[in-house]
Amino acid sequence: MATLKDVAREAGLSVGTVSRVLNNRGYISEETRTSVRDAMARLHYQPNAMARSLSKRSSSMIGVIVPSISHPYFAKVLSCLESAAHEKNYQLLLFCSQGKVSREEEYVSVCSSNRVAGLVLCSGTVKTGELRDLGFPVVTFERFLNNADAGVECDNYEGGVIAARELIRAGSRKLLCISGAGEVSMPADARREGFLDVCSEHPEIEVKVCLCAPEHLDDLNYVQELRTFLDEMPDTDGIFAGSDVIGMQAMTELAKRGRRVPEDVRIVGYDDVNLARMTNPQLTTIRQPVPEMAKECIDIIMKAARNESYPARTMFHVTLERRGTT
Amino acid sequence: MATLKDVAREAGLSVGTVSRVLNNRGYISEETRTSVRDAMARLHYQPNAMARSLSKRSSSMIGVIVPSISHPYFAKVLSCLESAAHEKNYQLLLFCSQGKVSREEEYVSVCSSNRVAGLVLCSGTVKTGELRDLGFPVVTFERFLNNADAGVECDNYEGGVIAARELIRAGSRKLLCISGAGEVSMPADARREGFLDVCSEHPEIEVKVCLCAPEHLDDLNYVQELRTFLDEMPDTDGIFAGSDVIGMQAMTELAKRGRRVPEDVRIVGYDDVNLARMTNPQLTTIRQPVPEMAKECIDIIMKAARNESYPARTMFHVTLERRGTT
DNA sequence: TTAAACATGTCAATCGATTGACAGACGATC
DNA sequence: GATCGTCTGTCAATCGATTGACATGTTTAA
Repeated sequence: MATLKDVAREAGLSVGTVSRVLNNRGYISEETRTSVRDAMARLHYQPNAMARSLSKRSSSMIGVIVPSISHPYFAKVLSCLESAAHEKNYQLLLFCSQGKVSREEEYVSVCSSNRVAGLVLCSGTVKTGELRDLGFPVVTFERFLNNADAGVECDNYEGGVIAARELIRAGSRKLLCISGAGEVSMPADARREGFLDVCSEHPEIEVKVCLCAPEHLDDLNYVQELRTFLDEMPDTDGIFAGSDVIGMQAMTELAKRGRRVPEDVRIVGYDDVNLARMTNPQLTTIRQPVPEMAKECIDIIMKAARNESYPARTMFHVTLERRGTT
Repeated sequence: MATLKDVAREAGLSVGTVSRVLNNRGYISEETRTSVRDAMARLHYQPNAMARSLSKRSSSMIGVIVPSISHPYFAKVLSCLESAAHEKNYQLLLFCSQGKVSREEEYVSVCSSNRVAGLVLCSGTVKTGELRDLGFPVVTFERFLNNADAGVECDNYEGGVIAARELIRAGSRKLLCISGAGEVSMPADARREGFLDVCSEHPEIEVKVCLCAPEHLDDLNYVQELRTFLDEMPDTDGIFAGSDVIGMQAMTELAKRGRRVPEDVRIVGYDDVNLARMTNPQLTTIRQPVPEMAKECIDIIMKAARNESYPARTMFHVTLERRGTT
């Protein structure tokens, strides 16, 4: 592999000058600029990112920890983060915690070792040890932790409120509120709260809260639990699903029971993943502005890198995507 | 951030000794070993991976280029790769090419800059320039390129054969063979070939080949095209879908047309992603041993790192997952 | 004419860890 | 008493790029 020195020799210039071209510092004539570029091309020169990071004391990598990659919501988040990072010439270092705290801690260490520019944490309960003073900012995605540097969230309470209103508007009276796994703890809590608050304003509404065990991160199979829930309230006519994946499986299970959607039962999902448009009828769902959220995460990390101040907590609105199930 | 020097000072030892502990070289007494560990713990020492990579001339990162992250098949691949890499203490550097050759080339450069230990290429047509002599092995996933160092594949021809036999076994006579996007070019070609070869052995079988445009990588919406295909052969009674995503949308579209699955139409998907179990009925599909394939990729990269020889081409069998649609 | 802006070179330190050469010290063994 | 094997230390080079200080030119512009 060619080094800076080789390029300098090839171009008949000094390392200093070549470095100036590479980093756009000081005075450089257009002429030498091109001759440096030519030399780099001839030698297939690729600057050694390790050496650069070492001397700059920070890399162009951003760590991302998700609980699961196969879950369409996190796949979507990853996709948006990659796209936002790429625009700023940053790369993603990907980690999958499978919801295990020990893994999260390990991955935080690895990020620290690699001197990432920042860490986006899509996983993790409040437990994860001390997240400050790591030398890089930790931004939580869709959750807020006191021990992190910043949080980018959606108004989950609002999401619950919108979902409840939509189901009631569509004529549902016996509601099932199903909280999923994967979006463990806090986000789901706020959604449920918003949902229940609206319900309590309507005395005629009956609600039942169902919690899924957090073990479905990879196989995403909620069928067993959904059966139990539906058995417990067989005449439900409105379901608020914690994710589109759950919503979709609820549709399948309802079809098996001969209950029609949306005539007999209305459903509101969450996340608006691709999946939600593939069902028949298409799933009504609550959408988060994931691309904007991802961009915000990257922005925060870049601001921190430039030593600028950044918001400690950013909250986005969610919107209702009304489709065929309500 | 504490450095090796700091640890040495804290432990009252020399850098040489501390480095010996870290890298398990030479003679070290159990006593100093623990005192070094203690010192590291006290200082929250995290070895600088950049410095290490620089002097070792190789990092513990593995580049991965996929065309899309939201596509459940690639999400699954990523998930398995992450898991296999983690076992060996390697990290993934994630790139999403969106099927664009220019992006692929750019990403290969970035990997080269970062002196990755290897690159797993899940994306890319044969076009991608020269992939050898980059200083690290390039392993293609589910495709074979002459200009890469190794390929880990599935027997796609076999997949096509199995799918055809299954549809015929289930009583289908007018077949639709739909090749998807995302799994562009070669993999899909071989599948189709196997499928058609079996069909040509049965003179009573009618087949129609349909190609989807490769623009659905992110939204995964094949509905428009599926409608066209189904209009062209409205009485089809057997569909071989290029992916479960397509298979699932075909089910939805068939339901709208009042055609029952599997009574009127049989469907065989491909990939066996989580999705395939969420439909009603569950989708019969061709499964690839993705976890094993991912492990093999990582193995190859590790062998290359140790300068051992590795297989240039590894082929796995696919298996039929017979479920409700056949 | 003279001071500035422009353009490049030299040199050396630095980032943090790795590695090898070499030198002592201690204890055990023959 | 000589010879190993074990344990640690010192020292310096190296990986490849960055950066700053400083010198030396050449153009421009006032």
